Amino acid sequence: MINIKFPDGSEKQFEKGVTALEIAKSISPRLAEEVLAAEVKPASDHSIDKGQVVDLTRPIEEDSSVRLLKWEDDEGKHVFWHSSAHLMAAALEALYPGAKFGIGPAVENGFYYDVDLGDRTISESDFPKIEQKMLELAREKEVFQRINVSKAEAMEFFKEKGDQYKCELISELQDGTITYYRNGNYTDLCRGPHLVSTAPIKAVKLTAIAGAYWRGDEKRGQLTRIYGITFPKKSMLDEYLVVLEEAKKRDHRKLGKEMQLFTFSSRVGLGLPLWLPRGAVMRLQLENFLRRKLDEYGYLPVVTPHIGSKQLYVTSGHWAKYGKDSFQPIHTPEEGEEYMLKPMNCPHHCEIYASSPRSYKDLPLRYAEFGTVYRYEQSGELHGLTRVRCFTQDDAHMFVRPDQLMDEFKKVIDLILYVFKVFKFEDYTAQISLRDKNNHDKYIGSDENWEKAENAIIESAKEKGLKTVVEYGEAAFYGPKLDFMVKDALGRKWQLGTIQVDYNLPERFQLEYTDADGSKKRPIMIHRAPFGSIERFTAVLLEHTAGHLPVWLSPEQVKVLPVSGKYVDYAQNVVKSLKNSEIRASIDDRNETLGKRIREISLLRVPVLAIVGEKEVADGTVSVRYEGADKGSMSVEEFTKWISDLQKSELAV
RNA sequence: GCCGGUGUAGCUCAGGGGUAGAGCGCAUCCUUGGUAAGGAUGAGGUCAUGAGUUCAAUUCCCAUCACCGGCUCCA
Repeated sequence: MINIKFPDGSEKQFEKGVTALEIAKSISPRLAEEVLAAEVKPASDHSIDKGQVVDLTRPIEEDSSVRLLKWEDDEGKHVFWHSSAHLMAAALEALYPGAKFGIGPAVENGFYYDVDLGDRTISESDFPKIEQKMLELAREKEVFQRINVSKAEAMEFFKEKGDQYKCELISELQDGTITYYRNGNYTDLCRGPHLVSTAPIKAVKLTAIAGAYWRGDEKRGQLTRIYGITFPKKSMLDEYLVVLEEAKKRDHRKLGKEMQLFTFSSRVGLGLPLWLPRGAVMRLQLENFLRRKLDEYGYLPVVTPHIGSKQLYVTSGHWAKYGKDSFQPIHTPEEGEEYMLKPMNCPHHCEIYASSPRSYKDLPLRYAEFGTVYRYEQSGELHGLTRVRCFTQDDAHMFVRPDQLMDEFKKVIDLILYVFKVFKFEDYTAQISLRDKNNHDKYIGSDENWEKAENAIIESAKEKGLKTVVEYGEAAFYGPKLDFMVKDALGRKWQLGTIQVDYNLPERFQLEYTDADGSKKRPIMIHRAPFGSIERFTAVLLEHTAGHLPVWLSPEQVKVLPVSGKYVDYAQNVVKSLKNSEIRASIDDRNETLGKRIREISLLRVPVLAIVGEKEVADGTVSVRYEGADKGSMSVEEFTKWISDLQKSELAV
């Protein structure tokens, strides 16, 4: 007998070799129907790691903790979708004999499989028949069989099938650890785990088709990646599709158009946003919001040119790293000078530091600039305001002594967390981006300095109690980063705030300060941007709020609506009075019905409406509408105060 | 840059080998209105661009460009 411990702390005895499915059955038949996989952690394993997710039919041989995973558990969904990927592969193999398969994992929302169909092509119009085939195979309730094979055997099998992708994967595996999973006629190299059978897969939707490089390497061939999602109930698929539709309505590109914030023109150029008046007003509010904070945190404003000599970037190392992939240097008509569009502000700020001798007493020095930069992003990578070729960073660089580094870094974390709090970005990921130690060529600087920089970040994040994830290979070429990632409406992650520790640029620019003992020392540089860029921040903010910006940030805060032409004069006086109190207000006296004007103004997301008619003129009041609800009437003075209180409460954290 | 898709009025979209439609918007007029669409009339299109097939192309084929979804990239 073995002892099985459950998440609620209870324990139960079972025969050695019992399966998780049998355990579930012993608890309740309903549970046995719903359970998808199990997380098993042997009692002998004292590590803090989670248990291993295994097939429900895998025998459990020793005392263990067992967590039964259902659809509601992320791991349960994961297994469900991974099995669905195999189901799709089975359908593809049936429909397109000879298809070769790359990899087919579960992802955040569903799964994909990379497939090589040879000369055949596939398009969205083929989806229905593949979905049909998948459902047909699912109804066969084919069991997922786990089969241990030797490396030679596996190699032989896939060689015969002509599947060079699987062969490549097998060649990298260790003999004795290789397993197949087989559902129906389809056999796949796979570690598992999987569902017991295809039976629970009741609803299938293929969602997208895309090209994907084999193993993510652009020098190797491209496979066709087919994305799909499946559910244990048809109604769940319908709900999911509704959620997707809703998410599309929050797309910042659509909102930007509706709210008249920004536009693009192919005549101006790809990825070059044009900020419309309303967008520009909003943007200024964002900048002012940060400026107030910068003063509080002791930053000094600087302004630098949009171009810089090529030599500047040779010095910084950016030319060697990105030169050939960036906007190419501008040549002057005579004198053979070469200038680059500024792709980042740091070198300019380094030169400001270098402009005068520095004492240890001067540090930390914090230079801040809303710096507009230009980067040549690949055309296929441009995306609304989230990925553009011209954007403005809310940039700053701190030059600090080694003993100030940690403290300064933590202050920046505070600032970023403050910003996120004001904008209610609660669901963010703090990502520690470190270098990939196996790829030395990607980075500049000594190992010693990298160590120091990486440790500073890890330590500060820990002290601040941030929940972090570590990603190797995501560092900038000159130093490690702490990146704050926030999701857009469709769940795509975007890096917003970023803090970077840099020992390299101070060295390249030979920056110095004179220490207390008279010796020359090298400062450490911190790069930071709480928004990341105003463009990307705006995009993500729009998607989070569905365009319902806080009043303090709205391009237009109040629209005054005279009920009819008779009250226009009064309405104009109201506008004048609001403007005197620095409230962004205007009148809508168009010859349209009140209902229609309210509708259109609401679609523009103007947050506050002040309606004036006979009654208001008589009483000297306005009738206030906010967030679609009637707030009653107030005197103009009360209204002004009401708005300023509202803004204060929005900015309070 | 690569794979797939899309491109018709200012916007959202329907249509289809015989040179084009709706709703919204816009203009003019009527209506002077009380919390998310009042009514009438009218203007507006080289059907993305360029080549090709055809008696005839906006429609079919090809290329280019832009946009959309991914991939690679992201200082």
